[in-house]
Amino acid sequence: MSSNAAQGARARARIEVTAAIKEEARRQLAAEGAAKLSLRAVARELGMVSSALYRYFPSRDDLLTALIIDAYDSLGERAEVAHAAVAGADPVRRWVAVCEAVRGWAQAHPHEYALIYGTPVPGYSAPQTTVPAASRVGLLLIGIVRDAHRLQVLEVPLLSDELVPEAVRMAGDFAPDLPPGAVAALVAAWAQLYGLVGFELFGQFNRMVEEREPFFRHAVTRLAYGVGLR
Amino acid sequence: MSSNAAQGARARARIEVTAAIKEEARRQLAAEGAAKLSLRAVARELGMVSSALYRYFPSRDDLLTALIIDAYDSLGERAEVAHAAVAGADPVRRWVAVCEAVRGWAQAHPHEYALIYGTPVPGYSAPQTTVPAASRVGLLLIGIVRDAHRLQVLEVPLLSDELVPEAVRMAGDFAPDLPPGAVAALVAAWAQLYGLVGFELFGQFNRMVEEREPFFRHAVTRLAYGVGLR
DNA sequence: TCCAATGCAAGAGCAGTGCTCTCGAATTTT
DNA sequence: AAAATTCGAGAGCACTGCTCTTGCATTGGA
Repeated sequence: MSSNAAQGARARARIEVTAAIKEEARRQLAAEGAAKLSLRAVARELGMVSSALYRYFPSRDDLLTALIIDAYDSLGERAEVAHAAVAGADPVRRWVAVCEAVRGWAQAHPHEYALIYGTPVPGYSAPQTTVPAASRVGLLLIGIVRDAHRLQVLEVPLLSDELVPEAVRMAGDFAPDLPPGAVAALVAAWAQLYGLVGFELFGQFNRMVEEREPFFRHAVTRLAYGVGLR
Repeated sequence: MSSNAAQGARARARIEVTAAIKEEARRQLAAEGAAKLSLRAVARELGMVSSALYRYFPSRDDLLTALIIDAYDSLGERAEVAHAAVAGADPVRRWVAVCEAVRGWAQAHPHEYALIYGTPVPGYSAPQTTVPAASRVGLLLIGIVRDAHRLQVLEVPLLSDELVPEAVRMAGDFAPDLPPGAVAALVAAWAQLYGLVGFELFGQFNRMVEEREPFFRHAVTRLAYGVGLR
């Protein structure tokens, strides 16, 4: 208990080692993908023995969980920064900016994107811990629609009869101030955005779409129209 | 070269063993997912030694490729059947039927769906062999739009200026008889459909969307409107 | 200040993986 | 009938995640 934060050198060492493990793991993840992320290889690269690593992460899945949360945060932050940069613009422009940020991040971190929006790790279900980080992009999109609604420039999408009760429930759950039609459209658009990003990233657009940026911009602009933004 | 098909008992045996391997592999795939599909476990279950399996599939990835093609075909056939069942209906109804078939198949075969539309196997790029099987659903959707266009009931979607050249190119590539705006919208809708299906399947809709069928039907109906169907 | 409790790295070991190679035996082909 | 091929079996290599034990270093309390 000499001077500053965190009791002792041991605690500090633990934090540093934990960070170093995540860093090296992220490097391997970016290089080879989640499937080939090996605890032993991480340990080897760090000059420690594999069993020592289990003092920091009780299993491979726990390491992955840590990386997943970091990935969500990294994506969320990038989207927030991009959104802030066009804060004054009209809703459609802001919507497109957020979507392009998501796509840009995915292109820059394909394996991390695959980790959070690709096939879930088998037998692994994301712990509740990931929820806040995972929600950041969604909250951004909700905010854009909310602003448009407040400014009375939202063209509330129509709702089919059979969906009314569910849309009302969804709106009540996480955006009580928005019209149910807009909330339902928003959730659908949210999923569709990741369909566009994922298809491009996973090669489904190969030999099909050449000019990716204009295509993506066009598609997400129409997505914005679909939720009632103008 | 005695009487019937396939020269000799050896060739016949090869076909049967190959089929048995795929069958058992598909069982394990359905039970545990692609990541846990083990050649040794397949061989063990079949009462053969693991090295023998390499006479039939030179690597694990080759086995996966075979399963991928089968999965595409299984999905494509289900979509085609569903489409044929509503052949006389209006374009939107036919579109929705195909989309619901895709979703239904995905629900019934989650791991196979993940195999073809989830994270690609690292270091693995789908061989050209998979293309025909993979195109079946897409061809179905193109056909619906084409019929609407022939009947003059297609409301051709608008195209942003910057996308015109690319849309023209895409149309020229695989649907020269359709207006570029419709083709661009179609490709986007195609990706968005899989975004909806994937999000539900991979748990992204958990604690968010409860009434999945109406929600999905509503979303894909709006997708149909988006490509100009009425 | 000394001492017991705890944290942690190292090593051996287990059960599993994909894949390769060699060796006989069975089956085709010549 | 002889030669060529196909194939199953077994051993083995290099790797994986994970567990358990051992001994040393740090820590916090008496």
